[in-house]
Amino acid sequence: MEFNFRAIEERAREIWAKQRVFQAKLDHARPKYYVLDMFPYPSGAGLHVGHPLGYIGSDIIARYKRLKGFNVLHPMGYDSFGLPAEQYAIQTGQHPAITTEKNINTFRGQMDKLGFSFDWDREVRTSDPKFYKWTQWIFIRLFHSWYNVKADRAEAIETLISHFEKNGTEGLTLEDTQQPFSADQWKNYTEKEQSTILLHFRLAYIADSWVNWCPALGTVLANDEVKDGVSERGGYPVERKLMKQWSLRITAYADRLLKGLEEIDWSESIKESQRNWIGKSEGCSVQFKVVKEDNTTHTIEVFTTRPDTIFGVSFITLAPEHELVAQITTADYRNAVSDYVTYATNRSERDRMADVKKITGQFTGAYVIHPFSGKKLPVWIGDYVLAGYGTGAVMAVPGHDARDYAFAQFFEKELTEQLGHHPIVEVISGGDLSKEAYAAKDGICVNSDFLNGLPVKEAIRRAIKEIETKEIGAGKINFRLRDAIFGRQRYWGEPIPIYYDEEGIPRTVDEKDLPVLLPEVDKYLPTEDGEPPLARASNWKYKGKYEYELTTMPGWAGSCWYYLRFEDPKNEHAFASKEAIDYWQQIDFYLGGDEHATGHLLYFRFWTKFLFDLGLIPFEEPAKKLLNQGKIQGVSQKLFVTGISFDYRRDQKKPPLSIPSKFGKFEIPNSEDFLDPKYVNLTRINKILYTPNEEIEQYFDNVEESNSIEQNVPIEFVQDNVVNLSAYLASPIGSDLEYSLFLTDGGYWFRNKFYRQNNGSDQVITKSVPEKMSKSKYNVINPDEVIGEYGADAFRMYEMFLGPIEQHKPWDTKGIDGVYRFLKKMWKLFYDEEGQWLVTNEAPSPEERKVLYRAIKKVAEDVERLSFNTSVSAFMICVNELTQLNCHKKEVLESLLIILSPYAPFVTEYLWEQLGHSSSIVKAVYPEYDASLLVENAFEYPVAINGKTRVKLNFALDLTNEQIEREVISNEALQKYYDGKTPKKVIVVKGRMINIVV
RNA sequence: GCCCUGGUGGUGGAACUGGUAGACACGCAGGACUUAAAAUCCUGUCGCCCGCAACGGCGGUGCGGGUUCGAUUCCCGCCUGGGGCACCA
Repeated sequence: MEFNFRAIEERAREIWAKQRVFQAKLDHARPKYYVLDMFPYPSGAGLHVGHPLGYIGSDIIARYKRLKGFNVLHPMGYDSFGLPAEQYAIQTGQHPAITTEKNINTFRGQMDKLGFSFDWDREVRTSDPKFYKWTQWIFIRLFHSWYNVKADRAEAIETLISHFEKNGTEGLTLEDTQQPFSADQWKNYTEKEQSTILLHFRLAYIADSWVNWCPALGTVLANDEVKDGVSERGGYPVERKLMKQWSLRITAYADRLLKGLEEIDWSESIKESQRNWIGKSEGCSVQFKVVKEDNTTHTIEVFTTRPDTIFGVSFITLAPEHELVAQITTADYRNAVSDYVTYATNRSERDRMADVKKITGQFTGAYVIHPFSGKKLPVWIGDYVLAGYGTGAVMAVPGHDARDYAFAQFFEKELTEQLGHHPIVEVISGGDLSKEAYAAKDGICVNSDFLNGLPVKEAIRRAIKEIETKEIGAGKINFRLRDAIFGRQRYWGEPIPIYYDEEGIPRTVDEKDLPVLLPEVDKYLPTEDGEPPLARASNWKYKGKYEYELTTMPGWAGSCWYYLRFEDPKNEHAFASKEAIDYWQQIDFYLGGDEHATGHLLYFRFWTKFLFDLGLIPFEEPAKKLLNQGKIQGVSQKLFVTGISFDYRRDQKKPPLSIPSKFGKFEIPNSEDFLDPKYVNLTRINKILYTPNEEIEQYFDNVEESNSIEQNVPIEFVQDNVVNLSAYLASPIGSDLEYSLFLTDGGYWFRNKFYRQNNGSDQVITKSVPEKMSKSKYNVINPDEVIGEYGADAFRMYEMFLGPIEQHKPWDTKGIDGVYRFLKKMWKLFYDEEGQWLVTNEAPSPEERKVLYRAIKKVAEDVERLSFNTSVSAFMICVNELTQLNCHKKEVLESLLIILSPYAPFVTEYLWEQLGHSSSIVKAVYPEYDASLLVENAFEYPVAINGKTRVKLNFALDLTNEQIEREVISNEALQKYYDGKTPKKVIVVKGRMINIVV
């Protein structure tokens, strides 16, 4: 038979289905191994070639571990709640559940083609009520829990209530915003008051949070949906607004999330990102008293990591949202301050951040007293200070903090006037303050009273001590991690299992009433008065009378715990049985993209720790080992577009555009004589697109008001960077460009006709740019086509062969022929050209064994260190050598099939059956090898003189270094390199190389 | 601005702990087979120089230094591509 991958794949699939080889069952006799991929969001575009990269990697691991005797759990599911389905529903009115179902079917079909060894009996979908029942159940547990700081774990809220009843807040760690009370006070509070207090402790709670509110869309927007203060879609104004939002108290776990990183085998870069995100900083709080003419007293509390620079403080900056702003602003500044606050609060955080160079601020008219020097310091507001971090106030030390430095320089004049001296003061020696702030934590204190002469570290300790003695602050640890907002004004998500009683107290739905099903609505939009879509549900009341919470959970809710559900996916009495959890435990190997570094990967660690605290699972970290696979990028084909023609239509007085180029002068049409009026009506030109040509580009960049942007041409209309213009213009996407000009070196195209200008080319050339593969960039490559042409085995091997799995790389099919040829070559070890079976039962020669053993060893080592690309090379070398040796021996080929089967499961399964096995190759055992056969007894040493390799000499490996040294020194061939001198030293590294120093 | 990554032939990449730089492929060139094409097989392929040839010389892993008998690998300082971000006091 000839190599026919279609028939092969079909047969292999039959075997797998019949023998149910991928089904995972509890088996205490075998060690377990849990391999998991981050499950996909089933988008409408289907799988592209970038998706499978990680899935192939995890599949190789799963199949390899099975061969090594592990009981492997390798499930797959869908993160099926999410925004795109909802957007689509809003546009078309179709229920998101329907589109989601459709998309899942597409995904499933594509994944099956690739031969993944998933146990599909365990599939989960986060949008399935049977699944989200338990997401809601865990939410309820979060609501009924608080974080006991002393015990350093979450506990049932009842333990807190009984503490309140006995001791009030005595002995508890309170946040700044919480007022202490006694046991008696607690007992006298109304139920409503008690419930409000408890919300300050619950791990799921409702509180005011700053959000980007878009009144026109009636919804809250994410940072990246806001551009320049308006919504990205529609361009409606967006304002910062305090809104009641459900949140999760992840900050309670900040320290444990940080410490837990030490015990997990994740890449350093991911751990580093999480550390930065959690952002533990040690410092202290300091209070500054506000001076005011009237008798009001206000204190501004700041948090600083650099109390050693306290004598360098020259002003205080408050966040625009800071609650004291209104109270301390003096009459003279009231208008200016309120204008500034309006301006600043309406910029999104993303805008504030993107725009670091733009310095803005406003003086409040108020002053504070420096607690040590007694000097008056002005109080400013500035949007470089964020309300949500620390206390929302900074003691500005321009000499030793870069942002304060920039601010002080910008407002130098006013600050100098207010202070009576220049705002930049040196208090740590070591830098040059005329150029930049000296922010290093290194140096000696100067101009600092009692800190003078102390090095930074000691000064920090001393300053905190003094601050505590004066009772104006205390040493404090701060985290930048913020609580996670958990409510969304959306439809397509898990309903939050909360209702409000007659008094408006939030209560959890009884567990027996779970799941709270997502109700039907007439439209998926917010209501006219800005309520979330769930408000549209008619007669949707708990127990027929109570109002439900109307927001839904965010897209990432289900992913916080889904890995546990895979262990026991059909359980109706618990999220998973104790037996299943005790056996499968946490994930041994987790694969996914590094874009989840600080979102999903942090939240799912948080939920795991919480479930551990409740005693529901016996481990604290969800995934022992993590691999971030890189993304396969698409290659976009870009033309540049300028809107200049629009200016021309409005302003005919501009001079003709002409670009000097190496092809002569290049004229851009703006007059009737350039454009043949018979064909071209100037006012109909809608776009000018041009080839990436430095001269043209530069020209447009220099033209005022012109904006040069990139336009992606769908890859199917481009070959070797040349656009097939007529096909492009005839397509639906290109039809918009009918009245566009396409500039080339030699002239321009208009309505598919070329008008020559110069001697250059008439080809429209694109620039190839690798970027994210996405439907909207017209650069998507669907795996189906590639699989259709080369088969799934070749596809799998090629994706692995492309390079290290964790690296990002552009997709390019150029090399796929290599692995395809390899598969055919391997096939030829089994069948000759005429399709005759070649395999014999002869015993292999030592040489043939050696070739095989080398491959067995190399491939196993490579899988263990996740170097899949190099094991593909090892297979190629092995097959090349066996071909050379003309080896068709069953013993060798059988082992070869086993080690190759994780990579190319179809063809190996097929040939395995042909070898006479009735049980699937998946059930085979990874072959052993005889290490003694691989031991060489001699080695050809490269001999270097002064580090430069000159000759190669063969020595037995059992010679001592001294023996080799003697041989080398007396060697004739080397004499000419000594240049008359005698060798000083000979370095012999056994089995590696020899170096002679002359 | 900050954080994380990467930079090796025409291309993807290899070199795992400081020890022969360029494995394995793609592409290209030449050849064999064929009426021809496809497929397959063989040879060559980092650059420059000398030469009949060499198992000859020189240079070479983004750039400049350093450590070392020896550096793609370690250290310092730059340049540059990609990705991310919540200006984190």
